[in-house]
Amino acid sequence: MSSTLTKNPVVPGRNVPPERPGQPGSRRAKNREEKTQIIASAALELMLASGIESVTIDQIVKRCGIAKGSFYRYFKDKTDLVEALMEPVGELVCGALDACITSVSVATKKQELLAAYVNLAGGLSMTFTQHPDIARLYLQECRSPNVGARKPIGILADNIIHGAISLTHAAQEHGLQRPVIAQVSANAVVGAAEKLILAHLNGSLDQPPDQIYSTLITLVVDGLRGDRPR
Amino acid sequence: MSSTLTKNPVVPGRNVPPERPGQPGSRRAKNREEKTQIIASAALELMLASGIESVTIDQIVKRCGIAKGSFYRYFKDKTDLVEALMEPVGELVCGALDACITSVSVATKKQELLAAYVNLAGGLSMTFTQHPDIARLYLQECRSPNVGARKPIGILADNIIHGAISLTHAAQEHGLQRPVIAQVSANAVVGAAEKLILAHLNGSLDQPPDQIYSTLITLVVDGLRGDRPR
Amino acid sequence: MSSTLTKNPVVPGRNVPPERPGQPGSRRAKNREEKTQIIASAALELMLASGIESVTIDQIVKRCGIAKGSFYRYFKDKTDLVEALMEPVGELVCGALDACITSVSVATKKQELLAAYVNLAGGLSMTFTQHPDIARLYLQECRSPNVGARKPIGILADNIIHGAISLTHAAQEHGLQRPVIAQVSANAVVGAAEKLILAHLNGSLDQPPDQIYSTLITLVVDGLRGDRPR
Amino acid sequence: MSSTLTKNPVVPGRNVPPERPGQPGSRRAKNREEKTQIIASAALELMLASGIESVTIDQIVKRCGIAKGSFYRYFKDKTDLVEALMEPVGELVCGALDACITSVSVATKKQELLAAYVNLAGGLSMTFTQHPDIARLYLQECRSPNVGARKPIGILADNIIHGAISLTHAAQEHGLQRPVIAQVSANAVVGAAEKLILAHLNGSLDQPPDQIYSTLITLVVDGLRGDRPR
DNA sequence: CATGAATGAGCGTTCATTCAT
DNA sequence: GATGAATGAACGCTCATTCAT
Repeated sequence: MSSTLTKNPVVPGRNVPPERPGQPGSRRAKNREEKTQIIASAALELMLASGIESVTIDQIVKRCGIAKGSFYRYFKDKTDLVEALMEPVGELVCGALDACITSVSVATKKQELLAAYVNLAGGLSMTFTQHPDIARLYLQECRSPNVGARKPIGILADNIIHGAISLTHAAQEHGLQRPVIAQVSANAVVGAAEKLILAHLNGSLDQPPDQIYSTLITLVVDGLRGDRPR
Repeated sequence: MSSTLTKNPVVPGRNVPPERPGQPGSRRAKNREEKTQIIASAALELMLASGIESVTIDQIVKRCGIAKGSFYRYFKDKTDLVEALMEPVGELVCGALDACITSVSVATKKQELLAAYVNLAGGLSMTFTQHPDIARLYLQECRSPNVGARKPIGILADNIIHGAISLTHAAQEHGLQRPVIAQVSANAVVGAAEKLILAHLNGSLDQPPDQIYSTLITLVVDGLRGDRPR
Repeated sequence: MSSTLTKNPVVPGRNVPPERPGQPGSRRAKNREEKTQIIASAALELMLASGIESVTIDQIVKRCGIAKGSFYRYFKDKTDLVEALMEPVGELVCGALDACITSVSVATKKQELLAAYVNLAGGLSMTFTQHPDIARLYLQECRSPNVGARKPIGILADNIIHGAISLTHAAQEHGLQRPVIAQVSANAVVGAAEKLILAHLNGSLDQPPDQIYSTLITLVVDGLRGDRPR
Repeated sequence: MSSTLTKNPVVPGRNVPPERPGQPGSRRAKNREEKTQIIASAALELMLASGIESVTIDQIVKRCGIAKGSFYRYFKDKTDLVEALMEPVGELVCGALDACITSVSVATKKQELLAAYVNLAGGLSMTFTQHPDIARLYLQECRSPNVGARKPIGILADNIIHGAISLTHAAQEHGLQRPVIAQVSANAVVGAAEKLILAHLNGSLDQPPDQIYSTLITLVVDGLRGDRPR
């Protein structure tokens, strides 16, 4: 089974107000890229603290010391900014899910299943380690309604849950998982993982990350495993 | 181990603007109660659709056909309204958690553990069945930062996760559960349950509720169970 | 010279919403009078603390424990209430001025002039002693523009300054006072007296009232210069 | 009465909301200064007509033809605006008082005392001539309770009365003034002066300013009594 | 008579967005 | 490209006033 998650880029062509960059790679384009990053990370901090909706453009520009009008040179509006924030993480996550689905769909033994899950966990873990704040933002906001600036979050969330369901179906098709309803178990696993990661990123879990992930896998796999004997 | 969750009501005596009710049971008091409900449920619908933060008082009063000023006769502000919405569910959930903690802390066999969990699931299930929209609102908003009108949600969320951790500790103290880190497994279970319930309430799970719950329990218990042979 | 100050009652016929009282002297009328007083004095305290304009009907009714609607049974609006507050003091002050004008206009010696002034001071002093809060309210508000609820204050203020000017004219006509411009000296004396009385009522003067008044008279009559052989 | 607003910058070093200026002297800074003046003088006229409290931001912006939001680029709120209005007059008045206190404290003859008073009167007179509307505003509002937007007025009023009391003490220490209670005579003189100036500014005194001031000084120094051989 | 629910205009303030400089 | 002034709709909230009970 193949997935198209990464071929549906979370954020299609974000080229913002009147086609800014000159030559790609030019000095101009580079400056532009840096400024974009500065604004984005200022916004990210604020959004983590008070939520996407309630952060204002004023707060963002104040925090990174630019003029209000300048914001709109780099982002069309707050939604556009959130899109830009989510883009890299979205691609990584969807990619990892894709790869896992592929592995599972060709797996024939339970060790392979386990390995695929471990790989997935590893990929996600790396993503969250590299982009912890964006991960937190996603996890904080992904449940709220899909309106306004939160729209890009909702798109990613949909991608994730659909990927997880595909994954479960793939596992079941190969008899590698207890035949519970795929939607149910997929939601359960995603929910568990999300909550754990969020708690970890929030610092409310006093455990080293690898231990958290291994515990999670133990819980997921032992809970899902169809055949019993240890 | 005993809990005090229910003794710390999420929202202590909510008596709104200048001491509203007259004689309890009077015509006035009754009308007041009804109107409060009308406003609250209009607000609830709107908040489910667009999130607590972005619903305005204007939208609420327009939806229930009252004047703007009237809103403030019934609720001090939006936070007060959310508090009022959450109160009953908060008490039921904390009560169910409490009862489960108590059962587990006196349990000596794994059947008793299972029964306690089943009871908890039943209690929560009933709560969510009786107050599906409030449950959805909670689940949609409980992860976002604890600011403004969302504050009451955060309080309930804290109560819940602390209850779950207490529950895990109780189970472990009696050797009834695999000794994984309590915080981790508690978060995992809560996360799984939340996600499932939300998916169910959103209608994205095409399963009858009892099947969802039994699947969830199977996942949780088999995953947690320390000794294997069935 | 005769005055008509008291014949222009400060507050003409204040009979408020649809002709309340039954028989004058009846039980009803008496209750009504008492309640009116209760409301008025609650309002007075609030107005002294925060100014006439910024006191709200809500604050008044809350402070005297009546329902909001009840206020309007006793007073048409805030202006009406201020009228009612000012009425008695207005009459006393205008009466004292009148009497002084009469005395001065028949005086032939400087002792008589002095006596008239002393009498006036005595009358005013008594008024302010009997109604200190109303006096304070008047003094606090009499300079601000004559709009809204402050209108009755402005009317009284006009009466007072016109009375003082008449008084000065009378004194000058009898050669009892240095022939400075009447308007100027009247304003000066009224200004001095007002400021002193207000300071006294505010408690920022640590002197017994009679001493204040005698000092004021000394100043008015003899000025500040110390080296004057009496 | 038409307003003759000060052409002097209302507040030289007042740097309102988020650090406005730019380069001092730049075009921007200049425009900003002008606009500040326009808003301030519109507000001043309105406040003279209806009192500080009852003037609304809507009225102000409507009168000077700007959008409501623009007001807040120039003033934090109404209190800030009143502060800006009062600052220059406050400094001039306090300076004149200061200088007079100094003069009196080194005076040894009654001519010097008189000269110091004449100087003070001159300084104040000039201030009021240059800023007649602000003076009027101060005089209209300085007695009302010190709440909300009126706070800056109260601060100035305190400075003035304390200055006047210091002045009286200084005069008495040098035996230059009849030893009446300082607080009493200071209040009396301030009260007289305030009332006269206000009457003058209101146009209710048909006298040229210098005559008013000389009359006031005569009254203050020599009192009303006419039959005094000099 | 007393009550307090209802109203809706209006308040001070904030905001995303545009645009001349 | 960067700036910050300008806008005006919209927000949360308050208020004087009316009126059915």
